[in-house]
Amino acid sequence: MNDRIDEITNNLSRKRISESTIRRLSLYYRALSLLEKEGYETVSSKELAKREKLTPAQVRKDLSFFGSFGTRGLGYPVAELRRQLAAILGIDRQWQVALIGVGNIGSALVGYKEFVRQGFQIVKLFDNDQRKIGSNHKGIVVSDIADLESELKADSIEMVVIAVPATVAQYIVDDVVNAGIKAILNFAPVNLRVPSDVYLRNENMSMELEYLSFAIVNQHAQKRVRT
Amino acid sequence: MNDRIDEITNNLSRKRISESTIRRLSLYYRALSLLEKEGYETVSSKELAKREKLTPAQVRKDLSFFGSFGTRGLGYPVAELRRQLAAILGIDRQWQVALIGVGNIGSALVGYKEFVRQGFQIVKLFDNDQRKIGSNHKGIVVSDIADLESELKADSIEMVVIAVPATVAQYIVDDVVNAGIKAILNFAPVNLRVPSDVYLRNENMSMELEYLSFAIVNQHAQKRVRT
DNA sequence: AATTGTGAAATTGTTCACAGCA
DNA sequence: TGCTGTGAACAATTTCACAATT
Repeated sequence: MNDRIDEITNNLSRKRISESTIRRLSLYYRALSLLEKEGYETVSSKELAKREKLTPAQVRKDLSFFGSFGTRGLGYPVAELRRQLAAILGIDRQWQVALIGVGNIGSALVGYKEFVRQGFQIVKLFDNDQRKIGSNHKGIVVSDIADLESELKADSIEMVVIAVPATVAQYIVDDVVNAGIKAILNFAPVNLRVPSDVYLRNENMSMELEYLSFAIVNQHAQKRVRT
Repeated sequence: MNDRIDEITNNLSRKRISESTIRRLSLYYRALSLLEKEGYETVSSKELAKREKLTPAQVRKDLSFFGSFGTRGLGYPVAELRRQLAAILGIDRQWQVALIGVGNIGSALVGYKEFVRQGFQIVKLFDNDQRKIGSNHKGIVVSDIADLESELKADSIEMVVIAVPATVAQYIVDDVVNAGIKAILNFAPVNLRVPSDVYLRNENMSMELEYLSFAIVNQHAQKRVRT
């Protein structure tokens, strides 16, 4: 068992895993969860590829960065590979997440089941609106954003989701960084500055609509699915 | 003026524009909107790059696929380039969008100002829940999903956002396709099948959290911002 | 002097094709 | 026989570097 972990660690340090590979890992994980529910014991790279509109070679190459999970002639063991991918992605555990900005998008995310299913638990809410502070959203009392630093430190929060207006997002993210948070998911449509040891991802929902709009207007064969 | 359009059309048909280029176009557009508000008349590829964490060469190369918008020695005219990009992205007009699934995520999107700002107007809502049908969300009455086909055709809807549970998303998308819709943004965490003449984009919010989780667990220098 | 526009070079990512194994 | 794992070939994307232009 430890050999497997060592092997993965070795592969990771030797090779540079691309962003696209990691994103596809999420897709494999999703497909495997479904396959497991459907009762499959093994799955071939071909079938896995078909399920997420990728190529078999791509699937095998991606997985090979992390180890040899399959059996030649047979395919990959569904349940086992799902577990391995969960470990690689770090979702074989619970993550305590704080959400800042209980507006339109923010409130939707509080009740988002998919987050919970993947181990991301929103356990803390912040807002600067006096009418919202103290109110209860799905069992969580909204805290004052003024107490951000102390409260983030008190509960051992490791990830923060930012859902505040673009105009104030940079101030918020500065505070979040000062509180020692190293992983941030930003929904504000603005490019945020963070120190290089902080992981920042952006979720830009209008971007996808703009892509569709471009595709229609230019009648371009830009039909590749980005998930 | 028509020369410019012809030039763009020519470039588009000659060269294959990559998905990443189109996504960056959205970023340039965003940065230019801000620059315009800040009162800048011109901007260099260097400054534009800095604002979206890209390289100057990347900016120039991307823009060059669509035409020569800049002046050597001077840079790009902010307002003019913003307008050009809007035209290229197809957001120099209003898009009538229908949203299916008025749940958690769905309701949040109805009031999402950023969509409106980019010209995407949600004008129709659908749900299958009898308690929701007929109710009013931000001025829009929720229609019965059973009437999807006829209602989508009646109002000239061109884009559809799907925010229904993963388990039913494929049935919904089949109906949407039957109604003649060619552009779909899907929030359900499932890979949907659509005919090859339909543009489908997926918004997968847990994927970004999984990426953060991977980054933390593997202490990988995967800090590149994806917006 | 500054900055674009763009071929060419470098790098990164994907697919091929086949040896190796159950 | 069927299917993985992977180096090598290929393709796409990014960066370089410099001539052209204001």
